[in-house]
Amino acid sequence: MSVHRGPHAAEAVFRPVRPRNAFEETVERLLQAIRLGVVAPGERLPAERDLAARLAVSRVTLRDAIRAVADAGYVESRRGRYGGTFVADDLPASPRPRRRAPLPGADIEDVLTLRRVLETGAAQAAAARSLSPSDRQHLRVRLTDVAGVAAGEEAEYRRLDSRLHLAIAEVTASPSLTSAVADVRTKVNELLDAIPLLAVNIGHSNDQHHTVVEAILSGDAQTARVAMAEHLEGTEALLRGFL
Amino acid sequence: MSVHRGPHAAEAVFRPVRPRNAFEETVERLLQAIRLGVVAPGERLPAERDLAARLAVSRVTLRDAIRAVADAGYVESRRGRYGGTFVADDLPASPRPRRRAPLPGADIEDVLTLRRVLETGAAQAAAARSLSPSDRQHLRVRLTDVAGVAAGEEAEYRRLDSRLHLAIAEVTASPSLTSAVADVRTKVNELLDAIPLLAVNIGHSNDQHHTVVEAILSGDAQTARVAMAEHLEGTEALLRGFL
DNA sequence: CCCTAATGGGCCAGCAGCAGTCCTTTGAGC
DNA sequence: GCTCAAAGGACTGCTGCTGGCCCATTAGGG
Repeated sequence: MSVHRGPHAAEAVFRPVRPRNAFEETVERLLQAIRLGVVAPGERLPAERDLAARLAVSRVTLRDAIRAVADAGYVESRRGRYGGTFVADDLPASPRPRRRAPLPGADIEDVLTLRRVLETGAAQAAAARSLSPSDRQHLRVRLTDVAGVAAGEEAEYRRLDSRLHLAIAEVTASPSLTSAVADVRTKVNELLDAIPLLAVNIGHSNDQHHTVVEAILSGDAQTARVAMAEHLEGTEALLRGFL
Repeated sequence: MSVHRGPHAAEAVFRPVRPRNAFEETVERLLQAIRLGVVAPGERLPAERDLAARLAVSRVTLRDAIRAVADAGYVESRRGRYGGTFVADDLPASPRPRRRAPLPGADIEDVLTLRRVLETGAAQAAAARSLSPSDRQHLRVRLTDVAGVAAGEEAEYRRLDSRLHLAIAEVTASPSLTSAVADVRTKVNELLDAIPLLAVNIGHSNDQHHTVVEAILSGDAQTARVAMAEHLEGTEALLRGFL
């Protein structure tokens, strides 16, 4: 049975344990936090001892990772009390498409399928819960944030858009669903970085965001799912254009 | 902001890198392959050198893991050409509920939420694709397998049930979705192992399986999703009974 | 009957990562 | 302006894991 035809259960279960080494994975996490807007420009990362404990990584490894990310211009460390590691106010641009890897189509479909499942599911699950006032507030704030981005600010839009989508996952109160959405979102962003810049229709996207959040806040699970599905189709079409 | 109120984005991104050590994760994978029916009783695991490469783990670590799993009675190794490591014909019973950990309700809801999203999404995605003949055949075989389990064979049923659900994920052609379903299924099975034995209504479950597979084969995505959702409610109610 | 290929079994040197400890810097508060 | 707590910076010895190599066992083919 070849790898591309027929079932893949063995591939799914016997996939690599620990895909990268600790240093590389730690770097990825830091970049993920910055790119998804979990820690905004100007904000401080958790203290090294705290963060190392959360990531279950030694402080040495974390510091190596922080140095790598600092060398790339994403963060800056300050010593002393009330010091810390702070996210740069203006982030480095993502590496432009080098076109070295021709973006295997199978991988794109894989990621898009997973994203559709996770994000439409998250929207539905969020709408099906009875949200706390702070959850509702959180959603509204993130919606407003992304709606306030000026046209042309692609990178900024990407970050706040991710942050809103992540917020939707958060209010499902399922940590593992939230983590899964964060991961798949990171992968989609990497794909988007690899294709030539094509301005997304931000206005249309914001309308869709509004519809999704409204449906979630009013507890309309079916509408939330469908609106999210429509919203995702934009990026899907964009990426499929580069198979 | 406390851990249980408000958003969890930081927790999602700053969760542990490499949650267990390589040995433990490898043991988990082997058990997962056996418990989910990816390698059936009597069948052979991939050769050590091959498997170590797939898992991206050293052969020493893999062998330690295999020994642990063999000591527990799940597999048996035979040397020589055409030898290998074979899954035991009759598997050890899962450890009975020791009730030491009182099954935190939040964790249960977390896993159930993720499962609902992934499995209903997988059913829908599977139905939305145009399946190859071998995919269709695969689904039918797995459906027949689980339908043929005699009443009372709880462990056997669990394994073949998992195998069918995994097959549905497989035919979405999304490896990462398949892996995610395998993982969440493993977690659900662990939860089920932790509660006292309650015979599931196997007949009813089989009817639901039939409905789901039929919908997938006929390309009816909406029905597939809804039928899967109804099917999952059985276990959900069961597990929620032990909060 | 022997050879060979494929498999599990075992050993060892080297390195990545860890836990622990101490040093250095810096700002708030008394 | 001194003190001290909280943060980053640095070193060190230990352990888990790796990668490479060789051995032992077994069945099939000539």
